[in-house]
Amino acid sequence: MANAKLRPVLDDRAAGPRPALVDTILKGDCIARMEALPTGSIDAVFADPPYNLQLGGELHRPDQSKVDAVDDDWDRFESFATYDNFTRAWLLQARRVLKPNGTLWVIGSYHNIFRVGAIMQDLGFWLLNDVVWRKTNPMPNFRGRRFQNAHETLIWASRDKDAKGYTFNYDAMKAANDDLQMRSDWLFPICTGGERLKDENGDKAHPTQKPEALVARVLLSSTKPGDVVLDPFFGSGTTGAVAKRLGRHFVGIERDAGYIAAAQARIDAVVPLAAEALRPAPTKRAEPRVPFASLIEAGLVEPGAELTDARGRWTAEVRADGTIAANGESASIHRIGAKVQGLDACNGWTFWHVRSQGGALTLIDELRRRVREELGRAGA
Amino acid sequence: MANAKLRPVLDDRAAGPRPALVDTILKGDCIARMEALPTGSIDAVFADPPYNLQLGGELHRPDQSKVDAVDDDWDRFESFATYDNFTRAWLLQARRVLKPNGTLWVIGSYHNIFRVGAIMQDLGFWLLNDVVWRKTNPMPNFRGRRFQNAHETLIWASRDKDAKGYTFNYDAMKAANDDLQMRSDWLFPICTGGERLKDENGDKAHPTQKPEALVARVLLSSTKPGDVVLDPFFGSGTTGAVAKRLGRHFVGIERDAGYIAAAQARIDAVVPLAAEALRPAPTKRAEPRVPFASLIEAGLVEPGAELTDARGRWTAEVRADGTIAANGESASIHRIGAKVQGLDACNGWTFWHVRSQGGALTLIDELRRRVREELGRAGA
DNA sequence: ACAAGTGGTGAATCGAAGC
DNA sequence: CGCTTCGATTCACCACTTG
Repeated sequence: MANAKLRPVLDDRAAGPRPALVDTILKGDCIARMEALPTGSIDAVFADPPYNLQLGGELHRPDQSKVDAVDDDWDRFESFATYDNFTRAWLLQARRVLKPNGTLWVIGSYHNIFRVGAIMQDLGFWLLNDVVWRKTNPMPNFRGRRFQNAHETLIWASRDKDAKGYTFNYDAMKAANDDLQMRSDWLFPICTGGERLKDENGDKAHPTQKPEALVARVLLSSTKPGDVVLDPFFGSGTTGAVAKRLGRHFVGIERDAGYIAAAQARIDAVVPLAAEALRPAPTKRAEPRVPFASLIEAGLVEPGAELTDARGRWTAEVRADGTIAANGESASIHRIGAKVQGLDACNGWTFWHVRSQGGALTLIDELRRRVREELGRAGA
Repeated sequence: MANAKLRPVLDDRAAGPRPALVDTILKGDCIARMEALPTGSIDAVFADPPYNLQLGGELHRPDQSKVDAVDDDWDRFESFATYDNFTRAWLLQARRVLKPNGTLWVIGSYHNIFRVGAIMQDLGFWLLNDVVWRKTNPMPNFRGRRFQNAHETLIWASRDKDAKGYTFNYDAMKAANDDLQMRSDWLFPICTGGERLKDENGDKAHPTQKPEALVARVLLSSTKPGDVVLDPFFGSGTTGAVAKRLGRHFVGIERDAGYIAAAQARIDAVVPLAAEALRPAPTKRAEPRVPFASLIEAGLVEPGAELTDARGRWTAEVRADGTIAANGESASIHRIGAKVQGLDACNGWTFWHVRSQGGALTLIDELRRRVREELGRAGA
């Protein structure tokens, strides 16, 4: 079974409850199925709910070919109130099954996303970002009566306002964006070509299949290897395929047996990436704490030595106990750094330097790096 | 007075009621002031309401400088319910004062836009597009806890679901976008430098001044010269300044006397563009309808002549009454074009050609263009 | 005069660990 | 739980000063 095959590459350190059936597709109504999942068992939810498109008649291109619109039963609701009730119900369950530090993503268009976002706020979700998926190749507006609808909107939210421990792989996102912070507008092509699932007639197997690149960025940004991702509107199984490839677990819920079969076959064919390729790059935040005193103990800084900022505007004296002194006061490298500059706070590691024999300045953060290197060798 | 100075360049053909005081700033609460405007008197509303930011403590940059956040009284609401009531009230008045074919624009961020959009739908507005303002130079996320918030969202809506006669200058937008349809994602810098209004201390006069380029695209896309644009949250008066420059009328509503004074001075300094520069490029849709019979009357097509498609696969014969005949049937150029191809519809103008003496094919749309040229000269 | 460097700032819902 | 301490964190653009 797929689960067993996945296990070796996964990092299953997560504590707490977990759904009994992980890496499987549950058949049935998404609300009923979620009700059967344990409370607080899910790390992240990715949801691509019905858009409630409210389409009128048929639409034709200028060459008179008919646009194959989304007119499936699952996208038809009687009224906004009906859609709202449905939305509230599934969001409520999604929130219940999320871990306290879990996050939820929803994707939608202007037809439904405003209702979804408002209900999320009403239920207590705390919005972290709205993200715009800009399409490189959107469908034109054939009638020329509006702007070309060239984007969709994703909302990313934590379970609670005060949840601070949610996963956000800031450094990975920044590195992936040429060392600039990842922005809230993402550019991807729509799902076409070989990636698009086809049925036995060669027609598209699912009307709203999302590109894997989009879902991959979602999972890479806000989940860790081994996390469990729930998709209550599984459809063609993009979330499952991407999760498997990226070493995450998934739980899919889908009503339609045809979609389930297509998704399962698709996921079975996915080869997970090697654990090595998935290991998150070490971040500064995750590195072990090194007290300034360790630098003295390691002989990298002498008690009595003078520390100075980069431009030599301020100095302080190193004391044997790991504090430093300036203007008759002694405290941590951070407190004194803040004090001399007249600021509330200061990162002493990236402020103070020691002067070597040659007169060159060395940042004490560089000395800390050497201590950490030593510790790494000792630990290994 | 500014109004009188504007008159000559404006195209004041609009019928129906109109606010008594056009091109002025009304002081007071936006809901009370809107209640005093006549029903159905406004062509377009541009609204930049409070975002309800719900900021907590202070935020500092990595260099420890303090971020000057929007903490004004007007952006503080007790709860989502309070904000919703306020939103519903001003949107209701905005809808009442709009003409039946008027449209409304609202700009917001993820803090408020979902609530605004949902309430708009509840009140009967019909969403035409959501538009994303992508900022070239957004503020970074200083703590690295989220994606850089690099965009804001605009919603464009008609007053009613069935309003088909709203203004959308499709061809102007397309021409402005290198002859590609204007998309729903727009890229503009935030308002800085010389455009940003400063107070007597050199500080920003208003915390949320919008760039004129953004508002200009809004007005150029969805209003005509001479239209009346209402801005119920006038602030620094960007809407007024852009409206005056583009030959549109404005009605501004603002509570704060300081903002009013700054806005009025700003608008007084605006020089309107010449009427010539504002005349919309002729659109295909607006061009006079020319019946196929006119081509016969003009001598450009002879009765009995043969029409053919570009590849000579189908032919039809021109009849004196302006119909054409094929397969024993006679009807319009469009109906017969559809019939021979087995389609539901066909644009006969861009399908049928006549063969000239030399044997070259000429599209009958080209002949129609010549007739229109004649008509233009005759009318001038 | 031009280049380089310094300082400031924009609608912001912007910790975590240890005691 | 609260309180204290540690120390991680920014992009584009403009205005102004310095060399």
